[in-house]
Amino acid sequence: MSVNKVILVGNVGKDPEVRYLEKNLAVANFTLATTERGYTTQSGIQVPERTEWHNIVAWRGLAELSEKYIRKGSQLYIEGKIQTRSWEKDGIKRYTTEIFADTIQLLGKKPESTEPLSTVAAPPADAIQAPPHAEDDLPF
Amino acid sequence: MSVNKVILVGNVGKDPEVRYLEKNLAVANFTLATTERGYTTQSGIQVPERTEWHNIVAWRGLAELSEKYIRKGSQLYIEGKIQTRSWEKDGIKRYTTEIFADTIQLLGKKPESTEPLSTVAAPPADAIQAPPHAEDDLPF
Amino acid sequence: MSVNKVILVGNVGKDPEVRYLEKNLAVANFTLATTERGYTTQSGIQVPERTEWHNIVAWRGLAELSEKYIRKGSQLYIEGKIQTRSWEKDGIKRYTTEIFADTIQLLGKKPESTEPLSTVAAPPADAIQAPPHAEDDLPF
Amino acid sequence: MSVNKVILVGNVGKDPEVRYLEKNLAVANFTLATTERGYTTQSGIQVPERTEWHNIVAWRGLAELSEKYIRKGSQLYIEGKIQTRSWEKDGIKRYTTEIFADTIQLLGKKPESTEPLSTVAAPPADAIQAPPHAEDDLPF
DNA sequence: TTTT
DNA sequence: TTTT
Repeated sequence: MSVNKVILVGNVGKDPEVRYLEKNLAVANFTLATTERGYTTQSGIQVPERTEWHNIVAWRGLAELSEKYIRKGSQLYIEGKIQTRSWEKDGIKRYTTEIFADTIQLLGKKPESTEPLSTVAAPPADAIQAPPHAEDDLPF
Repeated sequence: MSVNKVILVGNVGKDPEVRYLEKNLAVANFTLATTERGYTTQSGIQVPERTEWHNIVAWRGLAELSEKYIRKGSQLYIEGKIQTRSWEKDGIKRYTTEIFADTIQLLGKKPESTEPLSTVAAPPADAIQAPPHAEDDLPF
Repeated sequence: MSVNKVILVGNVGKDPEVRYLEKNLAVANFTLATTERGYTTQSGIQVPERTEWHNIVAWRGLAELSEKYIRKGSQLYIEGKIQTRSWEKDGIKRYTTEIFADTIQLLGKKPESTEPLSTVAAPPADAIQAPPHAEDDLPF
Repeated sequence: MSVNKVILVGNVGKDPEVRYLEKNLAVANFTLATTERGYTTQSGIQVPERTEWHNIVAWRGLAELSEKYIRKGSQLYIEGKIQTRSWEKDGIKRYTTEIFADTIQLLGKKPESTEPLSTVAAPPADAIQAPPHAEDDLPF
């Protein structure tokens, strides 16, 4: 009885980092910028442009395709879900919010390859998600 | 050239906290839970249910309506955008990710009031967003 | 390089019609109403409430679950895609636009069954879509 | 208590037609193509690529900006709602489904103008919608 | 902290 | 034809 859906269109901050875990499970991390235009309110206040940086995580097929086709500056459409995880540093609990990608689409220019990336649908939930223990071991 | 959109359906964790800032500017904060069902992978691994808690922020008219109609347990449809802000504690920079609501819909049961909440569209961007300095002063 | 996505929250007009085609392929059809509230413009014009009726089509597992859990009046969240097909009557070509459901969620009241429907994710594209010839034969 | 939302990313079929009605109310019509890639099912059946053509309608500011910046081939992100209207021809009632745009974003190449189009948010509902009688008179 |  |  829940929906947790994110839709982003933005530009990649730098080339994805892709790691291969046990059993060749691929995971890619990169950031995506979305920018809201600035504007002036009716009362004359200037609200400046604002850029939001999203931490994107892509698994398996989407990670492999990120490695091949996504570069710094790429314009992407991403569908995914919000997930916040906690970690400790110096005994202090901290939180990081990430977007787990279900779908990634390269926008703008068409890719050059003969077999172009275009719609990359995630595998079914059962496949895209690492088993719990594997997730615990992720070297984030 | 950007899209930053979140769509959530979930349940409210506790009654909203509503504050009135300068000029009767209302802001509401509450949490919304979205729960993914657990499942068993093909290889027999049990993936447990997982609840994600989202920090929702609603301004002005949406804040006032939150105060009137939203309660712990309410099932809501929310559209909004992701926004991460930083703050310092003990000299350490920390980050909080929030969902700024643009639209809130009460689902399920019909509200009891005579004048029911149903579709609460946010005012235009120019109106819903606090001026930058006001935001800096928010007692989050 | 395309996105065709529909998100609806509304109420079912009447009980779904479910048919079983060859190989027990299930397909469900039902209508979903979304209602925009009326309002008065700044210049004093009354814009009345407006109801839009969407033709929903659900395949396979989603069709079977529609048969079990969806009834006239059910409040649903649906994700899907728009698809228009043409047909002929009296030598005149006509068009019908339908929403092919990828995800259906029952909102509001909890279902009564022991094994409740809640998130019904569609099978992967490869599975949910009838083969072309099968589609040609559908008795719509 | 309803949501009627469409999200499209696709390419414009031909230059928008823009008309100016009474009081300089602008309305633009154009088509947008979304294409699903073909694939082969597990049982070896080839499902061909499929293109869906959407009839887009944009009002007021969005219509004016369509006239200036949108051309045949433009890649767009559109948010809007589904609306079906009926009309008669030869005494036969027919139906047309259209997408009323709330947001249009030009994707890909950045626009050349100094003051670039990028996010074009629709005016509030009260403003974007033609009064009922005006709509009745639309020369569609 | 919700809900199923 | 639903729902508010």
